[in-house]
Amino acid sequence: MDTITIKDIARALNLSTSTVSRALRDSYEINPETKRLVTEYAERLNYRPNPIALSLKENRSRVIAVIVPQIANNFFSQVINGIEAVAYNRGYHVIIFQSHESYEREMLTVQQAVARKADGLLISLSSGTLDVTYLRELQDKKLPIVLFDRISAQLDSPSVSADNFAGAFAATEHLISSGRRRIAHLTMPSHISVTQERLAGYRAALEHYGLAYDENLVRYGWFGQDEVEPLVDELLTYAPDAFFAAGDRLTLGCLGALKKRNIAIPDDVSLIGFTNSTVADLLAPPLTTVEQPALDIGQVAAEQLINLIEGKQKVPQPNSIKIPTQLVVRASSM
Amino acid sequence: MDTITIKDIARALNLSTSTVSRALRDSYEINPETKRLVTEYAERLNYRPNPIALSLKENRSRVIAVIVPQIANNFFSQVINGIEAVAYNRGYHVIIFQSHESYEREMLTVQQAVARKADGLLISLSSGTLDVTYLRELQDKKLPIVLFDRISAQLDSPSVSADNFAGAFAATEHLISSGRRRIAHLTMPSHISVTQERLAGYRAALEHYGLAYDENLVRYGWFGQDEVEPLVDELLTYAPDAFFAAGDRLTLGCLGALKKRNIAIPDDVSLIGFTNSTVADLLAPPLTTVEQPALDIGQVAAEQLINLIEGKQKVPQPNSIKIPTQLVVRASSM
DNA sequence: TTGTATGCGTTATCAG
DNA sequence: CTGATAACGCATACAA
Repeated sequence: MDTITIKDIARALNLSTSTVSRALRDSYEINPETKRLVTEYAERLNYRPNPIALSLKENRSRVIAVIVPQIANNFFSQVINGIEAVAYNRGYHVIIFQSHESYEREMLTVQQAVARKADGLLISLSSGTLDVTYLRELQDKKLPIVLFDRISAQLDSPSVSADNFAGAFAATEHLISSGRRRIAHLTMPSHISVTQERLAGYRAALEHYGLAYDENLVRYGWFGQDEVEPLVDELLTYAPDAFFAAGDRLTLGCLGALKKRNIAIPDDVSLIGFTNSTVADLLAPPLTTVEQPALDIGQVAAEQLINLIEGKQKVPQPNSIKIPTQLVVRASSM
Repeated sequence: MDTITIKDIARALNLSTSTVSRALRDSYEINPETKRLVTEYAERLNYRPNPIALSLKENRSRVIAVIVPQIANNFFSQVINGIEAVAYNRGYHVIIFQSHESYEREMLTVQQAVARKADGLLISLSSGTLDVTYLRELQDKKLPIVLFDRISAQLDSPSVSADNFAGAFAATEHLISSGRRRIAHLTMPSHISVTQERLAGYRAALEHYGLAYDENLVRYGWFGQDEVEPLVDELLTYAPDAFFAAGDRLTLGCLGALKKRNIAIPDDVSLIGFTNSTVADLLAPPLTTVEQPALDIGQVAAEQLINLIEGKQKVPQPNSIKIPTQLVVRASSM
């Protein structure tokens, strides 16, 4: 892997490396003729500056690191697409890492990103992350960080997420207005921001319509594979007339569990889920869903981060941005 | 972003940078006491060698670049998980890029990866890539490259993919043995290796069972969103009694189109699909699928690449590795 | 307008 | 056993 360097060009053209550098860099005082010579030669040899050397010198890389709990997930992969779209045409490269829902791997990964001089971090916290002091420390060292989706109040950084409260409120309201009274809530680990916001929306809707909040109707799942079925069974003992699942996998898992038990939807119970699954239309029965604005979240988060990096945060920015969700009611699903 | 360097340690301990480097590097002649001093201090300050500087010096990075057409895809995201698992415990970091099915972006991305001194490339070709000479050139410069899934005979490199021929043969055979005779084949762009292999398996099965191959029953889709429905309509004019969809999105798209048209499965037509969707069990009607061994493909590909990188290819390796697929027949789907 | 020298963080080589 | 120096590729302050 021999690469052509500025030095090769200098030698070939009987110039100094600095002159070549200047010619390429379009720097101020340079003989137009020399410049032409150099650029042409560089072009011909397909010269590319070595980003590693540049990073070492300038202590930056024009790279944004994205850390997500997992890639094999409709929501996160769409967020990444949003991030890439923005980063790409603002001149940044995006490097993607997975934390695999582990605090340790998240930290290691972030360290890697920092060591490789990523200009900024875009993070959705792993479910194993209870403590973000390691991020705060990086922040104190002036590393730009923007949280998205799974955010944390412990960290004073810009954050971008769906309006989970409103989405959950709307979903719950929709169930109530179709006559449901005992609405089970199947959600994620309780310490995750998303969980709390959706639970709050659920509770607010219940309260608003004068329904009692019943702890027995709430279950917290993890991110394991077959975690959902037992939870559904537990919930069923409390005779719910509806399920509200606060996550993509939970929604599909719940649907599967109900099917397996021959519980008819929507005749026996209603089901509504937070999801980003493009297959919702193909499911049977059709599911009413709260669609997460994945692409927007990615785009907005990337913009926030790049503004931070480029020091454009003089225009005061809202610290916490909520992107609206959308309730999609599919025929005969209620 | 001030990072602690070897120089800082040297200064604090009144040593030279070389001594510190040796102490940390566990290099040969070094006073045990000095070494202890240095390592302890380094530990305390949480010193991390700067990988950028190392890359510049050593002209390598312990980084593997993975280029996939898209991340938002069950198959590819699972492959990535397989790659990560192997790379991780062989001491490599994985950086993920998307080509977005574009030849230009694929080239740019590869250039980036090379410029950043990735030690090797793991590529699944974009659908826009008809010409791989740019990869061959890199290969000639001794850059280790392994292709996976979407491979190319134009490139003499190790490749890892599913046994698409066998999988397609089995699927077709299964349809035939359940009495189907007019099997439509919905597949991907014709120049993609996967397409050709699956088509060959389909044809071989037809031939083996004495059925004629009918061009009218074959349609090539692209990767656009709503490309499938018109193709299904075209196929329907030829009165097929079964559909064999050679891809994840095609399978779901085909299912959706048939549902929309109130064509009953399996009463009117059978449907069988190549897919990696974990939702297949939730679909209605249940789908028979050819499951792609995504995780295995990733693991094997990563192993191949790392062996190449580390020069262990002295043990002659099979140049083209095929991982078996699995036909999963779900109840009442045929 | 161009060339020389220096430094980014690290390690290898050579000298002490 | 340890220190000084050079080199990786590039940009820039300074000298010419």
